[in-house]
Amino acid sequence: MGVTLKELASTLGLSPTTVSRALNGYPEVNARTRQRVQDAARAANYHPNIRAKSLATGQSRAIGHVIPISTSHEIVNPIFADFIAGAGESYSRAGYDMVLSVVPDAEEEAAYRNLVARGSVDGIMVHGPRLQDSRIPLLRDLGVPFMVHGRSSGVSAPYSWLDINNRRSFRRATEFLLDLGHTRIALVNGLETMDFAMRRRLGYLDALQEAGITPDPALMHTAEMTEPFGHDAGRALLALADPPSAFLASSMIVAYGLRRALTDAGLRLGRDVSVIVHDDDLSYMPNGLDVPQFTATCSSVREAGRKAAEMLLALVRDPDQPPLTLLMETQLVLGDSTGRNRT
Amino acid sequence: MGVTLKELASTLGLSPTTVSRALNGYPEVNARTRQRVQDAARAANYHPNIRAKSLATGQSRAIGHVIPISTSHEIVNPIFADFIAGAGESYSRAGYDMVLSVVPDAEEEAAYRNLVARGSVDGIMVHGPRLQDSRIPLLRDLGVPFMVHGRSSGVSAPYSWLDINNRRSFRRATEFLLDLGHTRIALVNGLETMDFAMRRRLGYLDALQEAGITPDPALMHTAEMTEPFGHDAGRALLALADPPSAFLASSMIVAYGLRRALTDAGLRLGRDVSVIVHDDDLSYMPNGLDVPQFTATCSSVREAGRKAAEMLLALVRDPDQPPLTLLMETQLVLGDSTGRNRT
DNA sequence: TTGAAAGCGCTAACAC
DNA sequence: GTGTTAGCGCTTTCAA
Repeated sequence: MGVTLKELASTLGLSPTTVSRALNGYPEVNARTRQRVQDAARAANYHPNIRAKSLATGQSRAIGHVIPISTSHEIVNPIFADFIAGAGESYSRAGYDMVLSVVPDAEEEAAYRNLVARGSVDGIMVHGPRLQDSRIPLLRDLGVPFMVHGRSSGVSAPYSWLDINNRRSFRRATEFLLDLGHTRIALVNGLETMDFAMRRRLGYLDALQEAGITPDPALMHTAEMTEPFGHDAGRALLALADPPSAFLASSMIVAYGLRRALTDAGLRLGRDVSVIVHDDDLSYMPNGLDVPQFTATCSSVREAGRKAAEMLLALVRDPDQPPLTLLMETQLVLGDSTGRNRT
Repeated sequence: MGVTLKELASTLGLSPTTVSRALNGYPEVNARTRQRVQDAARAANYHPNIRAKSLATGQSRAIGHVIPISTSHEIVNPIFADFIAGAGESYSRAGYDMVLSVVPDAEEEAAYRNLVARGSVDGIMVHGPRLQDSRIPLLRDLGVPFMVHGRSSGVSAPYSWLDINNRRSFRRATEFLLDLGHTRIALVNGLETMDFAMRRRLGYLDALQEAGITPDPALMHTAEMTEPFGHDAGRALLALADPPSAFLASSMIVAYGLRRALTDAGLRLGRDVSVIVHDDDLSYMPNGLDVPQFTATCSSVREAGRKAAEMLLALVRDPDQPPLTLLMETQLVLGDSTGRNRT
């Protein structure tokens, strides 16, 4: 623990009040006094004790992120990590701390209640919304500013969110494949209890419907997004009597597995079959498929994290404003092994 | 903000002190009084304000994790996420918060200083140690309990760490390949500015040396661990006049790329070439390579996170004890597409 | 422009 | 066993 305000004040022969005011930019301080105080603070390596400050102001200057982990699988969604990295940047720029609560799904509600009741945070970011997510009404009841990364279909009352336009992204991707002449298009999707996956399927169905194609349930696979899942789905799809000629993959890692199934079957991407990958982060894309021709829709999760954090901070500063929302569009990328073009 | 101690006390007709004592398990409280207090607390949904508590006790009951991000690439090492998930479990079990500081490499030192000076945390976890990592002496100077996930070669004074036995893991894997009769063994390693990657190379070299084989620099590739890197390295290695017959991959994602290069070249894993993968997390392994025969060394990062957090908490509770260290051994897994056996 | 005093919600001597 | 008092480090009236 370093030097305190009081010590700093007595060193300077000033009152704690004046020092506080000088340091916090209150206008009524003599310019020379302020300068003197600032210099002394720097020299003494003074940092205000954040908890004392919080206690006095009633604000914690911290934002809570609760990330649910299932006990069934050990892997944390890498998307969380990138999003949190982006959010963290915004927080530290604004002088806020980020407190992370990692909890088993079962204890999630208690985690939110705790965070709020103990006054640990001024606002909360909600991750991985499911359909009709119960956390949204809960947080509203608790009266704490919050922001959802994604959306929850079935929640009617307005709330603040930032989402990627998953539906549009998958609609466009499907349309693209339809334009290439494909009629049997497979969807290798994430877990459809998650809101984002459900929206992706809707986008896919939108495009099919518009083209007058009846969706075939056999062409739609859904599971947690892993390489093995991509592979298994690919195999199963190729084993169909009437296999698809085009594939839509819900993440890069799934696409890796899918590609394996396709190439193992002797198919060449971009010639025998077409593949479009969607990934939430552009960074996963470069040369990712490394074939003469592939297509991808993507966005930057880190950027999303930054933006979402800024919106949440705005909410924290003025809790009475109406909900903030932002729908981010994805980019459609046409890539080859040497570089890529965007459309 | 909920009900306060004072309010709760006056409701009960007791002094705040008694209520505090009852709730915090002090022995000198009448059993019936305690019961009454506990019931009332539950009924009123009382949660102590953590900042007031911290201020009064001088402890923050929070642990800081600083995760460095480079501005050059957007992807956060997924290992961080799994480790943090494990650590988070231990913290919440112990009633501690986790504060995450995501900072660009350049500002890392300032981040540590801030965390300590502002009294935000009681202890710090250091991620991704590099060779001769300067953070270790810094934290020692700051006098804050800390724990390193990994080790830093070249730091002589003792410090607390938890690490996976990377050297032994890669040594065993190499020996295994040597036993199979391979003499040209490629190493597709992570960035060797990172301590773990350097140790992995040492293990590889250990085994070669013991077998009397002169290491060939052309067989050692090092870069950030991505699928494209695995692919590029694989291609380059196969293009050699005297290509390797066995490969050691430093992570599952690298192995995916490597496998692609190998199969594209018409080689069959487990027959024409042997591949061993090391990954820090077992979870990434199941069916991961999905070939008739492959080998993997792995550990559980989540479990490492749990353990490391517990060790750090022990350090926080008794800062005067000698440094705590733990070297976790990896498991050698022989896998096939249907299941796996461990040795 | 500066200072004195009270208080944020809790804990911890020290009395009773 | 329980209460009184002071204080953690800061902000914020209010007065000067």
